[in-house]
Amino acid sequence: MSQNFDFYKRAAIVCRGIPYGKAATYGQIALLCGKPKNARQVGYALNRGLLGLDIPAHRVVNARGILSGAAAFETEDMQRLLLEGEGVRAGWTEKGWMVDLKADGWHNTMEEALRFREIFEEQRI
DNA sequence: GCACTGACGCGGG
DNA sequence: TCCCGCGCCAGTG
Repeated sequence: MSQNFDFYKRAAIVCRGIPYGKAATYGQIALLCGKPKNARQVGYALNRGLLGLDIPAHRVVNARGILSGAAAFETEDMQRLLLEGEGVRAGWTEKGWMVDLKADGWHNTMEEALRFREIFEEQRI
């Protein structure tokens, strides 16, 4: 628990860095945190609200762009409505609501990744 | 310590 | 391209 505490602090910082109108994936966030295999922990953290309430959790989807659904949102389509409110187009599929990561995904630059590394270093987390 | 769980991801078919 | 199976790992009981 105490060992991954830094991971969650990092995840909170990364999530707050997701640009308005863009969607990020769990794996992408885990990668930026320095633990590429911890995608599930990102989902766990968001589900339990461990990253704080000022986190744009609606901007986080899975690797295929599928929205997580109900889980931690008031209503089923809350996540979709929030995304559409930011201009992110979502379409219905058999698996659920999906966004086009090619068009609205958060495509990290190397500079962004390094910037997060610096922040973690500065804050010793 | 053991078994099971889950807002997940990837590689093979 | 779509599915399915397997791997992953912190939490939980």
